[in-house]
Amino acid sequence: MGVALREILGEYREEVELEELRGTVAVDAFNALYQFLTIIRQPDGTPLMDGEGRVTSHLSGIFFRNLNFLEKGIRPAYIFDGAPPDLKTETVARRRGVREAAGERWKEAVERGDIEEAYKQARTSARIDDAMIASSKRLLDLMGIPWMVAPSEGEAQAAFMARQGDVGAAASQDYDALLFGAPRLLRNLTVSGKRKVRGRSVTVRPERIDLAAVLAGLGLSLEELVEVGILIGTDFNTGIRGVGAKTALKIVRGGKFQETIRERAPDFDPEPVRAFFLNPPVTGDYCLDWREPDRDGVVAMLCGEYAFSEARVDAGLQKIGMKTGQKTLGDWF
DNA sequence: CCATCGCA
DNA sequence: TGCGATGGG
Repeated sequence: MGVALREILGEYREEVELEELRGTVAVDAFNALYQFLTIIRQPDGTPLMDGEGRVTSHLSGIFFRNLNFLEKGIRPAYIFDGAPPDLKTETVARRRGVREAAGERWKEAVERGDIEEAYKQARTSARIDDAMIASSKRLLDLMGIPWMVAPSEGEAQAAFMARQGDVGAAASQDYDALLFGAPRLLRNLTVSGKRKVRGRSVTVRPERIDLAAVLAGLGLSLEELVEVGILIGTDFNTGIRGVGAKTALKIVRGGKFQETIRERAPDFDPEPVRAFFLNPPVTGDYCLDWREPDRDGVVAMLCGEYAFSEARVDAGLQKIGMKTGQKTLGDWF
């Protein structure tokens, strides 16, 4: 779940309206799909499925959320993960274990009729499979939205594209993109509105974090912020037991990063992790090209293959001007 | 997640 | 007119 920097980044989170975000954004595709998949569910945790039992929650999320983006002048590009780095092997295995255990508990909860527990476990058990990734890419193509596969981590590639100035920001729920050097990070872009958190209803709004403001405010260089992350723990290392964001900040500010690692995790070599954040595998070989949606193609896919209602899909497409004589997508670009 | 509907 | 509940696939 990324790096736990929330504690020290709280004051740098600036709430923004979707309407202010006009422009381009590189979206961490895996992160977005995961959010759609965990959120778009029935009360007992069952995701949306077509008649053949294929999960369609992610398609619903991609379709409706992107229509809203386009309507508001936000041009998203989706960045999929490539092969995970070796450093992530442990994290990947641990997550799989957590998912599988939750899948069992989901079944059990449904059997006892414990709806609330079922929902919770269902969300934890959510897994993005190859079919979901393939159908997502196909829908993005039909919607005229560019996507690419990163050499390694999608967040690293998104951060690179933002650094290059090819997109205005990186979008992800995780703070890692900041450690990868994204000058601007947008959170809560693919989750919004009212959500239930532990029984309480909270309103989730998009927020923006400016890397320069973070570094200036904390008095750190990017390299030092990465050290803070390493001490807390990232997807690529376990972190020092008992060290949270605030302690890590103190350690790094005091120039005691190396010393702390030596004393408290003598067997851990932080250098590969540091190098991965500061110089991750990325590519400049991409072309961001937003096109008109292929209306018939979208309808054929969603309604023809996945049993979406044509009335709803049509209504959605008309919102972004797919009716003849109305303003078209091109008018925004 | 989103759109839609019923109700105050 | 705006909010909560509901169904979507």
